[in-house]
Formats: sequence, C-alpha cells, structure tokens
Amino acid sequence: MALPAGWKREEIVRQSGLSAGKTDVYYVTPEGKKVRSKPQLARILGESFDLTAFDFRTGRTVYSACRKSKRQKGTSYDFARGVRHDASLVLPIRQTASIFKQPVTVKRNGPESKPRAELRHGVQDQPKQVFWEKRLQGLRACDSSEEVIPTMDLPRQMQGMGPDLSTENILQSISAALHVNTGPVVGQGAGKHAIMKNPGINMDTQQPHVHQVVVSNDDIHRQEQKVQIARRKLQDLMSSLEK
Amino acid sequence: MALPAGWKREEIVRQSGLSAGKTDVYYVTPEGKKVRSKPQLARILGESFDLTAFDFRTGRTVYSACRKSKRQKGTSYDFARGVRHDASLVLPIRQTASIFKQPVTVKRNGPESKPRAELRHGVQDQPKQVFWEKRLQGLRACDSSEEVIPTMDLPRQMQGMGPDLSTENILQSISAALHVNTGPVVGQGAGKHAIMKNPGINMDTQQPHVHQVVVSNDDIHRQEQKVQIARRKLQDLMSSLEK
DNA sequence: CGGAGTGTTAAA
DNA sequence: TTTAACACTCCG
Repeated sequence: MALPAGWKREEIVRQSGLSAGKTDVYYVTPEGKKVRSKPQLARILGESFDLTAFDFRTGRTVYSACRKSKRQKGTSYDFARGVRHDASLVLPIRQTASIFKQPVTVKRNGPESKPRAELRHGVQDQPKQVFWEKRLQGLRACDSSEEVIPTMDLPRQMQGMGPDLSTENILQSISAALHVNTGPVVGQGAGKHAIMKNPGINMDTQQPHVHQVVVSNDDIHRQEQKVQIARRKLQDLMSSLEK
Repeated sequence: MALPAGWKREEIVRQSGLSAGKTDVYYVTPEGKKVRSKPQLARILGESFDLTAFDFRTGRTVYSACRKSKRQKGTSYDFARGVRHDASLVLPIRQTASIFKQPVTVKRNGPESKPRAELRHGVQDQPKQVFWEKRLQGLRACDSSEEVIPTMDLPRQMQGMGPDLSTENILQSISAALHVNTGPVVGQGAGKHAIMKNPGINMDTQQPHVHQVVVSNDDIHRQEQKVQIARRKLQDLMSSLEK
C-alpha cells in the first residue's frame, strides 16, 4: 500500500437497486472523514499534492501512457492506439524570445540567394532551454503492471551543478543526456561558482547537470569486483537449483 | 393539491450543520401520523396504491415520459431523442396459447403448396387480447409542464360492457378505437348478458367496451345548442376585450 | 441533522 | 455503454 500513515481504503459493494453489484471505493482520513472521490481528495490535500498519477479506484500510483482498453477482442493489444502526444516528453525548444526555430531569411527567386543561417554557422543546432530536463520532474518509469520502479541513489562524488537540483532532477538529466547525445556524456566543465552565478551563459546545455566526475582506476576496480560477486552468487544459485 | 382529504403536507428547513438550508418534507395522515419517506408512505397505503408517478418531495403526481435534461445548450430540445419505446403503448397481440402470430404451414418446395391461412381466411387480422385496453390503465395525458390533464365524465347513456370497467377504462377503450379503427366506432352490438357470460366469445374486439348508443335527433339538437352558446360567449368576450 | 447507500448525469 | 462524481433519499 502506498497510502500515507493513518489513512484507510474501503470497498463497498452495492447490495440492491439498479446499481447492485457495483463497488464504491472510499478513503478514511486519519481524522475519520470519508473521502468519496478524487476531486474531493484533492480538495482535502490541497494544492501541494499532485494526484495526476493517483488512481482513486485502485488506490495505486499509476503512470500509464496508454489508455486502458476493455475490448481486446481476441486481437492482441494495439499499442499504437491511444498513445497520447504528451508535451512533457517532447524535447522542448526555447519558448521565449522568438517564435522561430531557426534564423530567418527572406526567400527570393534570384540566383544568388542562400539562407544566411547556413552560410554563417554551418549545421545549426536547435536552441534549447537551459534546464529543460526540469520538465521531466514527476515522470517515473513503471513496469507492465504499472507498478512504479523505485528510483536510484547517487554516488557521493556525483555533484549536481545548477540551482535547486534534487536527486531526481540530476538522474533525469543524466538519462536524458545518455538518450539524446551523440557524443560522450561527461558533465559540466565550468566551475560551480561560475555556473551558479549565471547558468544561462556558463552551463553546457549538451551535458547533464553534474560536475565532471573523475573516475580513478580504484573506482573501476571496485565496480569490477561488485560485478564478479554478483555473478558468482547467481552461478551458485543456478547450480543449486539444478540439483 | 391532489392530496386525499385529511392529509397534510409540511416542509421543514434545516437550520444548521452541513445540510443547512435543505428542506425535509413529510406528510401527516388523518390520524396524525407523520410520514417521512415514500417507502413508508407505500407501506401505510398498501399494495392498492400505485405511487410510481407520485413525487414525494413536491407532493405532485408527475408523468414524465422524457427524461429531464439540464443541457439545452442554445439548441432547441430534440423531441426525437430520449423517446422510449414503451411496451404499454404497443398494440398487444395475444400473449398466450401460441408463440406464432399467424397460423403456420410447413413450407414445401412442391408446386401446389400455399399457406393455408391465406387459402382459408383471406387477409388475416392480427389476433388481439379481448381487453387489451386495460393495459392503458394509469396512463394519463399531461401538458408540457407535466401537469396531468383532468379526465372526462361519461354521459349517462354511455354504458360499459364487460367485467370491472371503470370510467377510465371505458374512455380509454373509446379513444383507442377512434385512434385505431378504420371503420366506424359504434360500440358493442351483443347484449350485456351474453357478453358478461363469455366476453371471450361475445365481445367485438374491434369496438370499444360500451353498449351501442342510440343518438336521437334531440341529442344532436342539444349538442348544437351547447356549441352555439359557447360560441356566443367567446364572441362576447372577444368584442369586450377590443373596447 | 448526519451519513450510508443509491440514484442520476455528464463525459469518457 | 460505462463510469466518475456528486445529488438525493431515508432512517437513525
């Protein structure tokens, strides 16, 4: 159960009437008040709780990208259906200062006209919000049963670079960089002081919001040993099962 | 008020609490007993009262054929929508003795086969329940505000023919005959004694459940005079309004 | 007057 | 057609 302490969830089956057999779900607050719908719950908890991912009926936190479907008439589930274009998952471009994604050149029919952007900069990178990864906040990975996969902790030497960064923010900026970058992901090169003074200038928007991490030979050796141990454990288990 | 004599209706407004401002309605029987709900009322009145159309809160008898709708977004109400197929309004065929609506002939591929019903009876009338109009009992006409239109009285010489016929039954059987019959509506020709002895045989199912009424010249004259008087009254009223 | 239990309805 | 959300009834 993912319910906060003191809360209770109840299921009541309707016994009679036109709606007999249906179940009503409600929650009981620590004070004993019954809560009978999600909007009511939101009203009680206030603005600071995000119930977007909370499924009132099941009482679980659910991150579903696809809609639930009750058809499934023999045919296997069509994953292409019902997938929403979620703005949070689109790599965002800069939202201020210009409505154009690229520098603009008036196109003429004369022979010597070429777009200036191409002339001046070679292949143009799309502009980026400096901290666009903040938009990923609140999104979680989940398995096929929609159970949220727990998040990771960061190693000590991994230090966030930028204002107001939680572990979640940092992990997400690393994941995003690994997913998006074509080159190596190495973290921020500039000093912490410079970045905190003016992130808009000194942040490297191609790199995640962590300071460059120096990986020593010792680090590599320790990690190798961890993997060795894990492998041995698995091997032992497998062979004990065979007997 | 459509309350039976001696009954009283009261409204109490709640003064405090979460439900302040709401009203509770109850009725007081001639004996002084308070009745607080429709089920309780039904228990007191017994089986012989049909409270389906009684609205406990308002104290009025309401026959709503269409559902109340709260939309009405600018567009005028679509009367074709929400009209239910009410079994009571369908002309019923005989419900017992046979599941077939028409006599049955096994169809063969040989050349000389013809359905026997056609051979024997010419165009077949659909069988009818003898007193199917009884199904109309309890249905009332109402105006657009769902106020029931009061029923009529019968002239003296109009006599019901059949067992246990109320004025309502008779009026409805006449209306139904006027609505359905292609020929003249004249009433039952058989004697009362014969019909009461065996309605299943002696009733004319094409005709309403009243004895044939002889309309004399006097009757016609009287009716003409009534119409004259009514017209004159209307004329007087109109001309007095013009001044 | 409260509240459990059902009805009702707009929206999915 | 189903259902989330809420309105309402009925009885303690």
